Amino acid sequence: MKRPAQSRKEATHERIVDVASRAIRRSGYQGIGVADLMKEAGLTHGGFYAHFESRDALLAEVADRAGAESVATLERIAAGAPRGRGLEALLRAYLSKPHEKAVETGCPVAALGSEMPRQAPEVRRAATRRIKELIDLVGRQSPDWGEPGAHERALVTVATMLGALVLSRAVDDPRLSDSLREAALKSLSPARG
Amino acid sequence: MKRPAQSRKEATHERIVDVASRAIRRSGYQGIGVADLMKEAGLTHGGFYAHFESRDALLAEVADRAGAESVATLERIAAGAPRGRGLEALLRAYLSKPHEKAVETGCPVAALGSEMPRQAPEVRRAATRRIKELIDLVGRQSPDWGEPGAHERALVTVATMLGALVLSRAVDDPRLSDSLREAALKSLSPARG
DNA sequence: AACCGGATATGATGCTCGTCATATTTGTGA
DNA sequence: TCACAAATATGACGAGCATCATATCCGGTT
Repeated sequence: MKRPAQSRKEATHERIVDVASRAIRRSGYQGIGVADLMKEAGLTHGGFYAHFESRDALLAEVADRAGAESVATLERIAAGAPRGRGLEALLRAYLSKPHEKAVETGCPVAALGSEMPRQAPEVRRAATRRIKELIDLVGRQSPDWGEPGAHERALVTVATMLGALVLSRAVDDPRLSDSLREAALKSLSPARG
Repeated sequence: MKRPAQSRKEATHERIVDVASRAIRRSGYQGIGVADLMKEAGLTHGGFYAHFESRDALLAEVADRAGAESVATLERIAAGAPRGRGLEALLRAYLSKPHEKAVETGCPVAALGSEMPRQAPEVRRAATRRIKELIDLVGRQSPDWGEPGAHERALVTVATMLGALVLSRAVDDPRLSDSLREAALKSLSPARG
């Protein structure tokens, strides 16, 4: 049997990606090195290249993994809400103070968005795919999904969510952070677009 | 006279900050080193600490300078528009394709926003001040500025502008980039909020 | 119980980083 | 024209970086 060997290596591989997906949201794409990443995974730096072709290859996996997890979390939140209130629940979670604080487990676009244009093509490709999934998820929460204008509205909703979260984390004035999140939440909530 | 000496050093100081404010928007806060920065300014790396106490001190000056210039540019654009159409002109510029492409001379919050939470307190302080000026500038373009709700609307407008620009730069699909900018522009334009 | 091969560790390479002490150049007033 | 002081350059420090060649370990098969 080859399985046990493969699954052991696979498990370590997963663990590295998992640890990295948090560490990189916390410290930025360039903010943590291979050695520290491996140490956080309980390994030493040398074995890294048995798992990844390069550092960029890891970053691409991280972008994909973090994006997928973020979309899945929001999907679960929307699906768990009463009928017709999926968007409201999603927004309430995305624009919450806990999400503002939880950079390393939260939306990777908010944590890394302005670093994306500088990343390797493989990283941007993975991130773009997940961003499209997010736009789709938001769009599907509206009853008129598919009708003209609904896609545009989803784009704007995602832009506002993201912008408010990025700003609320950027500024060093907690009062302003709260105002930004709350204003965006109120403005986007389905009472009136 | 001490003036000529002082003004020579001051001029070099300014040149370093100026070069850095572009280079850092292009490469990120951690994406360029002191030596390369000095080389771009036509100097060698050693003299850096005659001008700045530390690298972070430069970053704080950069955040302040870039933010001030960006606000001033938008202010000029709004002031140059026909009466009552300042916001429209401002948005059209901010959400234009040229601005999407011009990372290193454009809005520093869009270029560096998600890196802000990790910066030194002095950097965040400078950035926050400029962000507040931007919110104020946007708010002042509305006739009901000062009335209840106007400030909240300005917050949401800035969040949407920023989010749309960050996203349009992040994704590697030019079609999606265009859609994001155009959808945000349409949604924010004063025909209907 | 001994061994084999996949998984991880050790250690080293050449490079770049921020910082600083010291030398050299440069512009300016006498 | 000379000399002084301010401005900039040289060169070095220790640390950290990505990457890789080699050595060691350990689980599973015979």
